[in-house]
Amino acid sequence: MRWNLDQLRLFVEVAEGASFSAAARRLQRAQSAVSTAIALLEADLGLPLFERSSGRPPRLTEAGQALLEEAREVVRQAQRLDARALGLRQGEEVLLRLAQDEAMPYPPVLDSLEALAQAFPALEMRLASGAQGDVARRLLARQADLGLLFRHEHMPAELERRALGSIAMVTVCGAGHPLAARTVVDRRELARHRQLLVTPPQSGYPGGEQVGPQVWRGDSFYAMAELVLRNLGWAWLPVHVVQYPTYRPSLVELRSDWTPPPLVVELVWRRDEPLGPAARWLAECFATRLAAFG
Amino acid sequence: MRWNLDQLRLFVEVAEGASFSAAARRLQRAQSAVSTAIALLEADLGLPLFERSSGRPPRLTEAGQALLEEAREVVRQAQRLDARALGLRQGEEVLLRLAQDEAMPYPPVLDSLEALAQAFPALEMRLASGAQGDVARRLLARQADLGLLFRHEHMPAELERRALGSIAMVTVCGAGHPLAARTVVDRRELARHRQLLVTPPQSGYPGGEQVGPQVWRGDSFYAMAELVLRNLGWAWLPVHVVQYPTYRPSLVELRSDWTPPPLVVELVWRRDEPLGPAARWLAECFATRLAAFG
DNA sequence: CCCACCCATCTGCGATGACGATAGGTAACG
DNA sequence: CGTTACCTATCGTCATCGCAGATGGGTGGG
Repeated sequence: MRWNLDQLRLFVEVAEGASFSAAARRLQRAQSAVSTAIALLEADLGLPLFERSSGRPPRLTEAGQALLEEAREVVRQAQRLDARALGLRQGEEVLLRLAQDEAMPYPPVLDSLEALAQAFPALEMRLASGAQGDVARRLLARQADLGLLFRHEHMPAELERRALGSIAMVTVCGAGHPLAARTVVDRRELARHRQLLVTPPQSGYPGGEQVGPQVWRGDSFYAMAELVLRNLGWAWLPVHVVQYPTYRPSLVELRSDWTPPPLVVELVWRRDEPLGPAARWLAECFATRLAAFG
Repeated sequence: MRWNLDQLRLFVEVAEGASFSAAARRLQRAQSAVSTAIALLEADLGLPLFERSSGRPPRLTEAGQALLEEAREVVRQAQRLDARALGLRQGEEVLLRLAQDEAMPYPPVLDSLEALAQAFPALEMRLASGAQGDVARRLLARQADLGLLFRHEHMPAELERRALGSIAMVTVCGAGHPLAARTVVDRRELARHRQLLVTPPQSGYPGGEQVGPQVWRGDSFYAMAELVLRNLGWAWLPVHVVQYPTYRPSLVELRSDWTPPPLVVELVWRRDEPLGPAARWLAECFATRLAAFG
């Protein structure tokens, strides 16, 4: 195998134009160069690629036809390598590790990842879902490059963040709960029943505060939703959790005079590792889709 | 893109051995050549591929890791091209057009084609099934390269042939036919009932001769089998047709004192176009599988 | 401290491959 | 039937590229 990529490129060009001289003109070479290059390629491969009937445009032989496909593929692959190098040169990531809060709404995230796969086909992805504290922890431990979480107060200083959108909280109880009969409730009524509150170990996380004396606590919106389904109390939950097909028919939305502020979805990353093109692209995608979602 | 296939090969070699000098030794080059080649490749791509910490073996950078995969793929593709050229140089076909008698038993043919696809992945196949005369006609008209048919007397002289195996004929009738009650029949009894005979326009084809005065004729074993199912007569059919799952439960095999000679399966091709490697390989495959089938 | 080993760099040289010119051949046209 | 306008193959010349070998800096082991 003594032949060149250049020879393959010439081969493809000549085959497509059915002319040696035309290929030479297009590729800014002397006609003789094309002629000898093809001749050498044919010698190397041990096969005639073109039928030269003088005066008639050169025609591919049967072997030439078959090898043209192979040559095209080699050239294509070489261009791929170059394109990949260009991307990497511009800081494109090889691997993007995304950590997200497990309660993040799925549709916009999955849509964004699908689009990302199209825009950066060579990018390798690693996904991790975790409870609220996990996302920041993974970023700090350099186990993730990009995080998707709900804004809270205890954000470490090493992390940069950007708000993407917000998700409203609603007050819900189970269909069999005493409050289910009421359409409008005020804070005093809520205080009389058990509250199911999402509270990670540290306070300062979003999701609302304790209202009455009876409170069960948990670290997951989904776990709390399950408890609500069993009429163990009322809860404040993000609207997308309430509207999950699994929960929706059995949950009752209450109109109350007060609900916690909406959850703010934030993108988070290490201040000392600036985002590459893929991460920035993904951020934009998240932003627009979350906006459409909210 | 000024880099070379050679540079890529060096890159892969160096990465696999984690050593410039080792790669130089293996590829019979001077160490300096490897060093400069990699340096030039890095300059072309605009990226460092290796981390050279003096004394420690060179380690791939993250970009190097990613580009190594791309480079491997380019080299692999180039080798594919060369292998293909070698095959074509040895007369390997680009396209193989097989024409077969529609009554040919499927399992051995399909098994052989499956094996062919494995042995010659790049080969393009075109299949055609036809009645008995069609196979030879297609070969003569250069619409097929290889034929699979049952031996008969009117084989054109332009065609070469090779016997692959034989398939026994059996005497059958439908379950509701008067003969179905008999286990053994002789020629005189057969002559008293309608015979369903496979006879293409020209005589001299295999499948038996007319026995009694009442005969229906057709050009397909399958059409005749359908008539037998409807108790319209008895027939001589190849054993593999009789044993088709569709027919088997409703057909009755008769033991008779005489049946036509077995069908001889033959491979046929044009004398003026010698078979290529793929065709010869397929012929061997047919032969062994038909032998196992019979 | 010396030796073995590794990688980068420099220099000289040879093979490779480009160019331009030339030759030969076909098709269209007057 | 010559002329013209193409096309491709071949040849001679020459620059360039990239190899080999030598050199030097560096590291780790005996």
